[in-house]
Amino acid sequence: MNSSRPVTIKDIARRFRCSPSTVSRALNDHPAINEDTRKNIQEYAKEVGYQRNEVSLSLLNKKTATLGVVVPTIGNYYETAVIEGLHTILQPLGYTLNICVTNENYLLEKEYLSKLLSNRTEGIFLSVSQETYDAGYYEHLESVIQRKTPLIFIDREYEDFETSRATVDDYHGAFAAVEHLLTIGYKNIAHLKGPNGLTVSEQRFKGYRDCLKKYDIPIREELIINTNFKVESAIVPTKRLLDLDSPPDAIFGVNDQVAIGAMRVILDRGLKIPGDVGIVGFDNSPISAYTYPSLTTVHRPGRKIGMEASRLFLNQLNGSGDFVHENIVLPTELIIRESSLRIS
Amino acid sequence: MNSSRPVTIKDIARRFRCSPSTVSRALNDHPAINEDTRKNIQEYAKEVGYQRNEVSLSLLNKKTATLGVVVPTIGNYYETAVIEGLHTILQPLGYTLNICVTNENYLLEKEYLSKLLSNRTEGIFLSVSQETYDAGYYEHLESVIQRKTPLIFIDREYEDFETSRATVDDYHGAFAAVEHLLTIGYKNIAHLKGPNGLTVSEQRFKGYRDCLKKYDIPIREELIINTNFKVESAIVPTKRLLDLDSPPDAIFGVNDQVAIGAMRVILDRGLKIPGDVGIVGFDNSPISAYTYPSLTTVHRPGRKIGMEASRLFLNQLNGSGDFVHENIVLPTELIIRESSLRIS
DNA sequence: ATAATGTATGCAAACGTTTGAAAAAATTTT
DNA sequence: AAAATTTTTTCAAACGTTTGCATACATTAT
Repeated sequence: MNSSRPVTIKDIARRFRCSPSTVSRALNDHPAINEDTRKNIQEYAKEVGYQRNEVSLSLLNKKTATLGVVVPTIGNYYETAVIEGLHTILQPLGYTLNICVTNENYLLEKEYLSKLLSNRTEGIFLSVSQETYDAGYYEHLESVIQRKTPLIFIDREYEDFETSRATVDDYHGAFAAVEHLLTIGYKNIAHLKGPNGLTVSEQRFKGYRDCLKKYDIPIREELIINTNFKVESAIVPTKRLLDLDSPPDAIFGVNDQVAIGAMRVILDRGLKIPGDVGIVGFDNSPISAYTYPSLTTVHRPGRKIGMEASRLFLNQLNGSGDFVHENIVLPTELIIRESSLRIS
Repeated sequence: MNSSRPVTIKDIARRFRCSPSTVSRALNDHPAINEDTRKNIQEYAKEVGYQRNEVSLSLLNKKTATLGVVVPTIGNYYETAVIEGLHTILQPLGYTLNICVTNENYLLEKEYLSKLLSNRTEGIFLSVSQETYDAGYYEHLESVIQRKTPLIFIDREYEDFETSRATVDDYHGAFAAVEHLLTIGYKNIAHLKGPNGLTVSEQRFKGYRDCLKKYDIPIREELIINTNFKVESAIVPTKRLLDLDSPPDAIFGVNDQVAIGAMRVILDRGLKIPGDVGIVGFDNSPISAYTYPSLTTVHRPGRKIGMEASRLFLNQLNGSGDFVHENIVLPTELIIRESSLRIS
């Protein structure tokens, strides 16, 4: 046998020949307890390493002080920043964050949600997986809604689903990025797009497209290629772009990773950045300031998103009557660095 | 009021004018239950969205199927890889991972451990925080030991503390990195060291030092400068190195981040990599293959560490009699790329 | 001494579920 | 029709803790 049974309140009661209630009260500094009794019990409890069984308390109080954070991945800077933001607000309030990584997998997401509900999690922060989004599934959310567990969407949202959301203004971020390239003098701007269907991908793509429209630049389909957000996934697409008869003179990457991948390919071809090709990324990940050349990017306030999402949760928790659905959209900020500064 | 009371087994029992036991058995497909009863109850349960309260079960069975993962940060590729590895093995076994980020803070680490124990977590994976390590604290681990909760150390270890560990062979990884630089022809190798006191920092430093010794190269104190693992923290130290009367012709960074920071400073000075200065990092983070020039680095098998740590946990769990303490040390692999290939 | 007060402790129920043993109901065998 | 057997259901306890109410004891005022 392995684990020794933890000391319980009953054990202590037996030792002092008193009732569990007395022990409980003594440990919680209840006023109606004799000073000596209290001291003795507390001392003994400390000595034997008594630790209150929170599971039983959860059952009794129907409170678990646990929140679920369901995200597709934690591999990127952004997600960890969001988690940090959630943590900053919620940890001091006594909440434990249960972080679940779905790997963009619908079934896993479903299982996690079900598990979180079974464990009586008091709130769920959800960034839906790609599979979920692609397929338009939402049945697995029904039970969350039915149970009236506060549900906060982070970034990836369902178009027609009534819940609170904290998202970044990807559209205007992308718009600003492309506009920046245009005003610097770049004319043929390609876009390394994110996976189809995801809000972040589509919003950034829309920003790209609308900006070109605004400046009366025709959209060339061959300049828009998909990636999966990862560095490697930018390699082949970028080569394809450079091999075009009329290659782009600038690339807007859906995130810093693909932008960095693109830069690598471009430099390998002996082209100059930003001289021959201008590059802009998205995220403002720590590394982006130290690549060579440093990367112009769009700052995405992950920490703030986490903090705002926490606020939304707390609002819903305290919200009297029906749910209050809020939709927070945080602005981005264009960070101009070397990769887009063509010195003419 | 907000959350509607979840449906319980008692509610269903009342509805069918039977006892809770019958409902429980019906839901669990117990053989001694009438087929019709079973079907009716299961249907109704589904209809009203019944979900078993796992909290009560945890209390009853003294099993929570929850494991704690306590790490200083999740900002780097490596940690997320470890978590992925743990996840790969443990999720299919029904375990939920409770990921706790200490931000290198002792107090937070202590609080998390205490909370995990209170919540009757069945095992803890711990990478101790820098503060904890610096101060040599270990009292907060006593209660974990006392409770005989399986405790697995990840990477950062206490020298004299009897538990299972899964670590990477930092020493030989560093040794190989430096040896590689030496055999290529670099003579003055600097080291951007990690924070003092941490096992990873010290082991890599030792590898660096011992390799120089082996090749009879005197250690120059001024070539060893501390960083905190982050890109930014490499900037000033690298400048300092380059400003020396006799600057190094190669730099071994404690991780990829600082190596990338160093590269940036070097390139800014108009020096060539690897021509003037050779660079080696540590981690083999995804980005390291796509920097310009690409970074020679030491592969650190994070995923494997997570999987091995899971195995250690499972061993301890099934271990008959006393604890089985195992010490797994995984080998690293030198990944040679452009940043160290001096073409003479 | 008795009543009135104050202080300290115990009882029992509750949270939601499972499970061995007992009881009840239905079926089969004599 | 009674007995034996099988099938189905209920009872009660357990997990660890808290808390309103009752009770016991000690102290003070009458």
